[in-house]
Formats: sequence, C-alpha cells, structure tokens
Amino acid sequence: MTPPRVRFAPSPTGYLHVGGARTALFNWLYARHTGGTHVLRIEDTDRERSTEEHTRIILDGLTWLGITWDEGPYFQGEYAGQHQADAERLLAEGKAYRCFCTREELDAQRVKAEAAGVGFHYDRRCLALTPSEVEKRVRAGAPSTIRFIMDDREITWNDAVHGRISFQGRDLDDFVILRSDNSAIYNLAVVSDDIAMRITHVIRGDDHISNTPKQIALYSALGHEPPVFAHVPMILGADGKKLSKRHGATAVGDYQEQGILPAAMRNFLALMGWSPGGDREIIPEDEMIRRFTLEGIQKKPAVFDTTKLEWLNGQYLSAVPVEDLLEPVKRQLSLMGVQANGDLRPLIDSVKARSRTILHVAEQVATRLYPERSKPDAKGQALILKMGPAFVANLDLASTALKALKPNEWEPERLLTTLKGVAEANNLKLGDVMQPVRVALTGSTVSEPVNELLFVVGPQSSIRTLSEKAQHWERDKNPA
RNA sequence: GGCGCUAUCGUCUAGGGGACUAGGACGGGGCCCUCUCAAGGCCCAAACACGGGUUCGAAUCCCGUUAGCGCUACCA
Repeated sequence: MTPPRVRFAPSPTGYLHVGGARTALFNWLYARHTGGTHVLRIEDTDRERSTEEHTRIILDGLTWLGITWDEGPYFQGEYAGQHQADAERLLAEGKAYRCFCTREELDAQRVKAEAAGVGFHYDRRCLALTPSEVEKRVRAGAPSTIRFIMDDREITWNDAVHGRISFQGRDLDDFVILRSDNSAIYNLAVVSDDIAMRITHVIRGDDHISNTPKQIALYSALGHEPPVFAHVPMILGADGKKLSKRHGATAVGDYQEQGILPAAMRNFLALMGWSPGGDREIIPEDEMIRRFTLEGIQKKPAVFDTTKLEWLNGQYLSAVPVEDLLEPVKRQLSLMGVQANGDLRPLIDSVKARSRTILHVAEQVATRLYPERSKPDAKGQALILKMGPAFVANLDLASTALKALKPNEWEPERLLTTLKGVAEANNLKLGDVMQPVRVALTGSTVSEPVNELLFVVGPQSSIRTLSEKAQHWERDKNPA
C-alpha cells in the first residue's frame, strides 16, 4: 500500500483556533504514524477576508506546537486556473450548467421559502435554458455562475471515525461551483486541489460532514476515486456551544502568551477527542505517534477545559529540564520589564514545581531577583495581623542569626539548621520563624522551603531585604 | 423547517455481549507528609439520557423518543 498523503488546509481568515490546531495535529500524527506525507495548504480563496498576517500567525502557531509539514505551504489561490478548467470541463460534459439567476433573485426565493417553512432548493430554472439561449445571454454579457447537477442517488461513505454515513442526493442542492468572476467555490476548490495533490485521507472537522456528499459527487463527476474521510468532532466551550471568542482564549497564540508549554498544549489537544485506550494521560510525542489511529478518535464533541490544560502544563513544567525553560522565562521577564542578569537556572528550578504556567514561573523568578519589591498579598497581610508584634520580633531573630553566617555557610542545609536553632533557642515553632521570613522575601505565604528560598535569593539580597522590611513594619505599626 | 451527526461521573475519557460492585484523569471533599504551598501517597462523593426490543445475559447490538450540536451562501 502506498503511504497516505494528508493535508491540513486552514483558511487565513482568522487566528489559529484550537480546533484547527487539533485538526492539524491529527493530520500530522497520522502522517507520522503511517510514514505518510503531511501537506499544508492555505485556502485563501476568500479574498475579502484572507490576509498574509493571518497566514503567518497560523504558520507560527503550527511551528510552536511542533507540527511540521512535508510539502507546502501551497496557496489555493494559485490553482484558480485548474479550478476553472475543472468547472468548465464539467460544463462541457453536461454535468453542470450555467445559471444566470442574480443574487437578489436567489435571496428573494430563499426568503420566500423560509417564510413558508420549507427548505430552500434551487429550482433549476436555468437548467431548462436552451443552448442557444445560454449562448445569447453569455454573448450579451450577462454574468453567470456554474452550477453542478446533483442527481438523486444516495451517496454514502465509510467515515473513518463515524462509520457509514449516507445522504440522499435529492436532499442536496445544485450547488454553485464557479462564481461569476470565475473563481471556485470552496467545494470545487477543495476537490480539485485534493485530486491534484493526490490526497488519500481527508481528516477535518465534523462541520464538513454535510459538504462531503457534494464533494464525493464532484470526485465522481471528475472521474476520480474519493479519499478516505475522517471527520473529527468539534471542540466546545464550557456551555456546550461551539468554542468561540466569547469563551475566552481560543487562539493557540493566547495559550502561548499565557505560558503554556507547546508539549503540554499538544498533549492536551491530542486528548481532546482522541484516546490511545486505557489510562494514559501524559503521553510523550513518540508514543503519541506510535499509538495514533483514526479509530481511536471520539465521535462526540469535547468541552475545552482550561483547568485540566493547566494541570497538564504543571506536570510538564515539573518534568522538563530547567534549560528548556530558560528561554521562555527570559522572554516572559523582558515582557514584564524585569531586568534579569546572571544565571536564572537555580531560580527557575526552585520555583517550577509550584507553577502551572511559564507566567507563574517568571513572576516568582522576578520576586526572587528583587525581593525588596515584594508586597504582602492578602494571605501575607492576614499573617502579619494575626502574629502582631511577634511577626517583626521573629523576623529580627532570624535576621540576626542569618547575618552571623559566613558567606560559605550560606547553603540550604546550614540555613535550615540555623533557622531551626533560632526556633529552639526562643522556644518557637519552626513555622513562626519561617513564615515571617517567607512573607518578607516574597510577600506570599507560599513558596519553596524557606531555606531554599534564602539560598537562591542569596545572602546580600536576603539580609538587606529582611532588615529593610523589619524596619519598615516596625515603624509602620499597621503594615497590612 | 429540512438534512446530518452525537449521547458513560461537572469535565476529558476507558469500555467492542458475561471479566462492571462501570475503571483512570482533571476539578471537589478528607487524611498523610510538612516551615507554607505545590508535588506525591491514601481515601470519599460523582455517570451508562429515556423507552422499547434482540439475547440465558446489554453501557456494549437494533428501533424509537428526547436533548445537544453542525450544515442548510456566488463563506471556508
């Protein structure tokens, strides 16, 4: 069997939607699993809405996700000649006809049909035109479209995800294939291109199911075997409606900005509507490729759950080597306007286990870089109030003990014993010493273990910040 | 309205006629660990839409109902 050829065919009329990204992912996975070819085709036939900017964003998004293509990007606009030739061939062979009905006439019929509560069907009035009449109108310069003749036969196919699907030809319209400006309508363009590109498997969204019988009819009229179709289910918002702008972030770029790792996004997207079977959740790329099949694709739509995405991202964050996080964190810091000199790796390492996104990591790194800038958050303030004078007193005790440490003694083990010593000597619970230090340094009641925190912040910065804050809070009796 | 697709915990899903007392994961609740929070470990609550068949036996197969979604353009 020859290796499959699949394609991802976005239209550059908007950003790379997560649904589109998942379709691309499935195409890519299928190509890699089977040793086939992944073709990228930009469907830019809608001149009104297509932009180069959108094309670039889509390409960037795919690249970010690690989805590659072996051929293309092709631009559908470049194949207009072939589309037109195919339409005219169908016309010449009597499988299509010229239609002179204007948009206004058609709209009027449609409105009338809807008012009557019946589905609109083109009434084929132009099919009745004699060849000489057609000739006459064309010569007179009357604009016309080309309509494809749908016959009444049943059209069925064996969908790779849904199984057998069938439509009755009589329920389908004689649809337009070529506009009056000689540009192709989507259904013709797709079929024409898929034939030209020798596509064997069409993996695309569920919303194309109703286009499929038309396309199969076109394949047959053009004398080609249709490809295998695999219609993957939609992605929905939390309210069960098709995922859209009002659900919040829907573009892949949004998640990149929110600090999601591409590997996590890819893993999450793969699990939306596909399952390898069994209990696997975190699936490395090579395993994903090895286990991917069209049969494993779910029939029902999936709700996009950002909470689970963030959990997954957190898992990747803890597993990924610090080196891989260095660049994204630096990028984020500069976006935040935070100067970051020196080796960030120890900081990232000490903070990443507690983070769900790169954004969290960067924020915490910034705090450790400049602890003096931190302000107590709500829980930090609550702690200050609760402890009262003990807060500053304990801070002083810790501060004094830490100052006595020699520079070479500033390491996690020694820091821990020092603080434990402070607690014991003053008959305090360890937490009563640790928490004020933590809040002074980070503003938060949550962080890595305090001895590690002190270690990564370093002696000068720690001690300076501790005494500054102690003084500040001493003077200002109501710091919260 | 017509046509089509779909239906397992709140969410993502496992399940392919007996292995189902329906499994896992997120989220929720509890406990352990602990200087805090994550992580990790243990435990709890939580689902086969409904009605008919077929069968000795149905979450699994068939039919219907209901609900949701999609399409119904000289958009893609």
